[in-house]
Amino acid sequence: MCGALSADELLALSAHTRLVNHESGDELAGEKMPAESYATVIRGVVKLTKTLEDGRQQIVGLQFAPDLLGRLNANENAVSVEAASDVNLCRIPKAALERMVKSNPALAERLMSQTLRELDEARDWMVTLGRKTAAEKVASFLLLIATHLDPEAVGEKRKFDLPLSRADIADFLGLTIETVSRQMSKLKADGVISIVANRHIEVPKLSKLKACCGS
Amino acid sequence: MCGALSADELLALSAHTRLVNHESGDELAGEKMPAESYATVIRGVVKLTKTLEDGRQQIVGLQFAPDLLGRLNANENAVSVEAASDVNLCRIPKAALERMVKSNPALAERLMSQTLRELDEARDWMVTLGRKTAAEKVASFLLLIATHLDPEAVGEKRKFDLPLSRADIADFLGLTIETVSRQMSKLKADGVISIVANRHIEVPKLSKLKACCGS
DNA sequence: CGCAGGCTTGAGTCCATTCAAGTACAGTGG
DNA sequence: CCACTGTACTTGAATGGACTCAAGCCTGCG
Repeated sequence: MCGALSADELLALSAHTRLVNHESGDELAGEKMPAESYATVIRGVVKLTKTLEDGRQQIVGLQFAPDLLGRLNANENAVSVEAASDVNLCRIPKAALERMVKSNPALAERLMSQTLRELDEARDWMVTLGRKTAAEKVASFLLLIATHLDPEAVGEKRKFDLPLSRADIADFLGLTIETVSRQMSKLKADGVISIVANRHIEVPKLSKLKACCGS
Repeated sequence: MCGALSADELLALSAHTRLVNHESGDELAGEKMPAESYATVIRGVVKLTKTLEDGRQQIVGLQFAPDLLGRLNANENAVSVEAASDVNLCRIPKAALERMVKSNPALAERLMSQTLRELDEARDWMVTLGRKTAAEKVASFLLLIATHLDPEAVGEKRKFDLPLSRADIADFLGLTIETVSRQMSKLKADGVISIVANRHIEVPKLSKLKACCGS
């Protein structure tokens, strides 16, 4: 985001911001709670969730660095915001950011394009939630993480640590934790991935994983 | 959208726009096709769909009047756009709208808030797709239509015509057409709705329908 | 060592799907 | 007016994939 600011603006902004750390599981903002400030993700993964009355939960978005957290001009959160891993955030007071957006069209445009990207991701995910099988869902999730955590990687091989627990993956995919576990085991048995440790995954051939995604 | 424009701007705009009609089923723009123009919905319902290689389809958005169709500054459609009912559109050339957005911050802000609303709707729908039962999905869909088609209605009673076929409803909910039909029959048997004609639905008590939505 | 939390595996159940008829209705042509 | 046709929708029976419930397995930690 800061790429859209001049040196002067960056200086002015830095007077208001504050670096904060949170550990995995910390609730950063609650559903239907007042929105007090914005924040950019510096390191780690933040999950956006929605919960039904009876406790069923769905992750509706994941935010990686350098995404901005917080909905522009809203007074209330539509989602609950929670640290999925240990995270570093850079908090920005609500008024300060909104003032800057008003006076800086380039910044406004940058936020618009982040919002459009989030909308695209949400719609891609709707296809996964509505129309894919459990096996395809899990493969799609692994592919998403593989491409997000190391977008620059070349070749067919990938190694990464999952930033989410099995329970979070299940909430993301609209599955149960048991089904996620079974499908991971099946991908391993089929030679598509190796599970080095619970969280550490290796993908020998990315195209093979892609072939399991159904699209 | 036009509410953000001055009289002069409206006049300048009207030189470029063209009213067009399409009937139900017409494809307005294809997935991965170049985006040539924007359009606002004047009447009717437009569906945004995504399709997997093997033909499985998911509706990822519905647009009612007065939504703007077309993604700002994109050269390619991420979704396929199709008339779900007979529709009237007001087409605006790509360059003309983009020029106006640049020079009119109020218009840019209006588009930003439509995009944020679409994002909210997409996220609400992800919960429905991922975590609700078939019965809750169908009830949620009926509630969505009831509130969208007549947002001003007061009291507990609602009557409306479904703008979507059973097949479209199934694609929207991530279900099969048979399951949609069965759940509609069940809602009817439970006295939550009456099916006056295939498409014409009456809801005697909106709160009773809400209670079937799971949230 | 014992314990707790996260994860995996197994067995049985249930809900949505698949496959297959059957119904309702609008449009068409005799 | 009535048969004929096609489309949209409904209903039934059987199947299967994901869920539920229940154990069991690792691994880190006190």
